[in-house]
Amino acid sequence: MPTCPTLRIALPVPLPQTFDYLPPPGSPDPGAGDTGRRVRVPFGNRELVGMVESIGTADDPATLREALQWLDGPPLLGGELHASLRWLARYTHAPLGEVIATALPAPLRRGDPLPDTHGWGWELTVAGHEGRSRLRDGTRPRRLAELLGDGTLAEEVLAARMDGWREAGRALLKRGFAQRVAMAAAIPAAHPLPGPEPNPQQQVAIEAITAADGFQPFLLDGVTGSGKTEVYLQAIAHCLAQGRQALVLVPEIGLTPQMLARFRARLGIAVHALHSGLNDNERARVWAAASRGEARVIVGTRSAVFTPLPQAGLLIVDEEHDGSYKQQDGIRYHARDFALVRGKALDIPVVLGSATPSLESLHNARAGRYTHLRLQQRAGDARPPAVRVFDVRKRPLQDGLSPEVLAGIEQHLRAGNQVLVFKNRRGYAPVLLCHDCGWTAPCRRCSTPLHATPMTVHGAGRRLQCHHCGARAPVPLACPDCGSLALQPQGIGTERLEERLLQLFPDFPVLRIDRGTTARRDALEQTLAALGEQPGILVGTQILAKGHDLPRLTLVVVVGIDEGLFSADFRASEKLAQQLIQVAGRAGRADRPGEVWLQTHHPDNALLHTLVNGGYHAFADAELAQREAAGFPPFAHLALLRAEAKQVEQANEFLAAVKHAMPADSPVERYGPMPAPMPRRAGFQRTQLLLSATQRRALHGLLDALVPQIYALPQARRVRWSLDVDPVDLY
DNA sequence: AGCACGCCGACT
DNA sequence: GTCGGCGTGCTC
Repeated sequence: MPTCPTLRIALPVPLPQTFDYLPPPGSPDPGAGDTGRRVRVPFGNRELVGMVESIGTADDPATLREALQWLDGPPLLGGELHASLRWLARYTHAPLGEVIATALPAPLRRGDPLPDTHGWGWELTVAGHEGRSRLRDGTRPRRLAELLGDGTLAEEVLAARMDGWREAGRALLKRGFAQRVAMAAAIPAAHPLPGPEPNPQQQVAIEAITAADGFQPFLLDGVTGSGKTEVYLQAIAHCLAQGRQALVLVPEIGLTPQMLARFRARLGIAVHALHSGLNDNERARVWAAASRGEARVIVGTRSAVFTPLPQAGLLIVDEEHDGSYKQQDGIRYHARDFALVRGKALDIPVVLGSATPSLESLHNARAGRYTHLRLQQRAGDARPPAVRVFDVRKRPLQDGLSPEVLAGIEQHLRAGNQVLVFKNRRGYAPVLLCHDCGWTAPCRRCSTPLHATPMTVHGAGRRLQCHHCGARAPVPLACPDCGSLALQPQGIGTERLEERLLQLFPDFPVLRIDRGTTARRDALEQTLAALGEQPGILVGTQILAKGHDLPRLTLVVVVGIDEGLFSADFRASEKLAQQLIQVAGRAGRADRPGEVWLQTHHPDNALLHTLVNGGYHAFADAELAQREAAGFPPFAHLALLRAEAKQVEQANEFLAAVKHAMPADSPVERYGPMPAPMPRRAGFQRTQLLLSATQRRALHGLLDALVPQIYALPQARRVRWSLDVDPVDLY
């Protein structure tokens, strides 16, 4: 029986399999060395770029099509990254071809060659060597020609040695005296600046990280201002001294020009940035430079976790608790978690840093899976701000602000200081709240004595629904606890905050800073610079939590914390606590103590009390206990199957069919189908099915069997569906 | 996802 | 008589 070798290829299509092709005509028989090479292949009646996964054999080659052409010489995806991406596809239960497509910069995805990363230099031509003495003395072309007399110089070097070299170069080029030539990228001589002397806790952390031999996860848990960045810098410097590459992940708002400048100055070498401001070609160049080992330090946001690191030495995830590390569409990966997987595969240390670590990471640290490093000393003399809790039950609120708080704002403004009104934006699924006593409707099925699962308002305000189990109930006419009629859905109308503050304080500037205005980073810088040190009000979200120095800020007012305490999203209180700690870190200085005021209908709430009096770690202990009691992550493992269709029935039928396909005796719990917290979007009806298991293996075992069946379901073609393993939001 | 094929409404 | 609606099926 004749067999012939085939290419097993992952293609960027939403199908859960690889595709077999015959090698391109005229190419030698494929071998194991061809995995990771891109090929162009015919697919249906179009052409796609695919990635060779392995070499197979076919008994009946006549049924296969031929690949069109090889796109790479040596494999584009080498060992570790390729293997880690296969792991990611298995873990997210997403098609490998789509995972690879999201990992590659767009030009490489399209089939472009790996871009050149060489630098450019200038040298004299033969005519130039002969003719340079004839150039007029003292002119720039003459000076440039003299500089080049000894040999080729990189453009970076020229820029450092001579003003106006580019114009002079153009003049020499015109006369045929000089030419521009490709040369190895100039690696500027390392002149690292010495850093400040680390304090004892920083020293312990630095020593622990630099002593790591192979894979070791660290949780660098340091209060605001404790100098985590200094620890990163010293660890990176050590990594560079070993001749290895370092990758640093930061949240989008953390990647500021100032931060890059600090890294460059301290490390004394090029620091390659990967962020949303780069175009596709720039991204591809950084990717290529990293894959050739030329880029030694790469700092980037979420997708930078896919950077190839042939000489990896260190991975750092700054602000590891930040929600922006989880991709919320397409391939729903978590960059922090994937960084750990890569660190393990690369056998290098991984540092997760935060002032407010995620409960997952704290849990792992406490279980001994991560080495827990604590930094508790603040730089200088900065004192933590004083925190006050304001009971706003039955108080007349003006767009959410109580008279006492408004008076406080005025007082701080008149004293010449700045005030930040912090609006927690989470939780748009409104929870019903009694303004007189603070009651919220709990789900009878899901609530435990320790943990109340709130129901959310649906059906144009007439119905309540639980987003954990799907239970429904009518909206009560009056509060069951106090009989009041002041029942209102929360979290609505806060948009008018800015308007109201402008009205109430016409003599002071009111600046609103949110996602829209921060998309352009310089706009934020300019806004803050324009305000300067004059008294005024900033209205904003967590954007202001980090990086910006606001010396005149003495009061932070937090509105809407009840949305965090009683949200249908089980992570809301964790996020709230993190935001409060981060934003509180903004208020006050050594010479000008800050205050943080919290408005709430629940002044006696246990979590709030714990956070205010015991700090973040006490809060985390209490919240972890509640998560354990309620069966939520990190004590349970979740997967959320979402569906959307023009008609709800179609989405529900699909999810019901999926549910039906699950074995009845599975230890995995299922909840739903139920409407998503935001049930309608752009004319589509959205519903979801939640899966939960105490053992990760059980969940993944179920998904391994279930996902292929989902693809085969006829109902699946009538809806848009997606699977989110480890969802951060249950919507 | 794309893209073709295929069978039913308002238009040059 | 056609252009075009999106349901269904397939992609090595």
